[in-house]
Amino acid sequence: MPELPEVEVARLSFADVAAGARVTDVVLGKPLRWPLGCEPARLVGAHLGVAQRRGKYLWLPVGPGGLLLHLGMSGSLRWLAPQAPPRQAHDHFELHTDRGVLRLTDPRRFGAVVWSESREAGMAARLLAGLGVEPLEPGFDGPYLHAALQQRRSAVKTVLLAGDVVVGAGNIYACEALFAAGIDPRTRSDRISRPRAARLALAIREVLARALTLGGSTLRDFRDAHGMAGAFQEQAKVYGRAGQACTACTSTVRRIVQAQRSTFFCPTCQRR
DNA sequence: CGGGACGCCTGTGAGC
DNA sequence: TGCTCACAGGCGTCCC
Repeated sequence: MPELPEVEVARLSFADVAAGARVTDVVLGKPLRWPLGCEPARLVGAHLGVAQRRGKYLWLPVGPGGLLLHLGMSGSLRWLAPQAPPRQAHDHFELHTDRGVLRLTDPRRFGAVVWSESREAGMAARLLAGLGVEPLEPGFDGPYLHAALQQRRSAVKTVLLAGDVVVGAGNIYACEALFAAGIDPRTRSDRISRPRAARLALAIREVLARALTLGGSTLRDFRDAHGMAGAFQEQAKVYGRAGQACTACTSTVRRIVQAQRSTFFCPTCQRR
């Protein structure tokens, strides 16, 4: 589910209230993608820092180390009052504090919560290594994207999804950004010209930024930490619209499969 | 080494 | 109504 906007929306909705809180208990449900990596009791008594985001990961400082969180395909985070409603079937991680409860709900359990000594060491460092640049930060621009795309030969959509050039754009926003830039998702990465790369970089930034202001996309179950749904999905131009009319021309939006993932695009508005 | 397929797990909606 | 199948917002790992 969650791509960069959803993860950032989640972060913003609990980071301030959680910072400084003292951990009183840790409650685990079914196993997530990886084991926690430490005794839950080790976290009790530690104070939380300000949650940070890197790509689709969140780093939550806890005492001397921290937790690296990922929402996978179906995860969502809620910040609940100290007297939280009882844990339900899909609630697999809870950090109880003196100020409230951070709860991860994740039906598919592709998500993760992993203890690490620091962001720069252990499991966190391993998982964060190799991530591409942050699309909403200054280092991401046309020249950077063009140079990076020149190094790759697979389809541009696949390169965007891989996350080692630029992080944060998952299936929805990769499709939407390519539509906004007028680029056929099957175009070989190294055949994207300089101006088109510049347009694509801008499109990625704009699509992600707009999704952020709309609170992300809620396709099925995404909610922010206060339980609010996002609204971006109502603005999607191609994602999930196969067989429907393009919003910009008379063509029909197509669905194809690239690297085991659905790709949606307009065969007229998007060119190789 | 780049690139693609696999598998992790559960839920939902479509079609029969 | 109930079953089966396709598909779902991600990504580390394995194999070619």
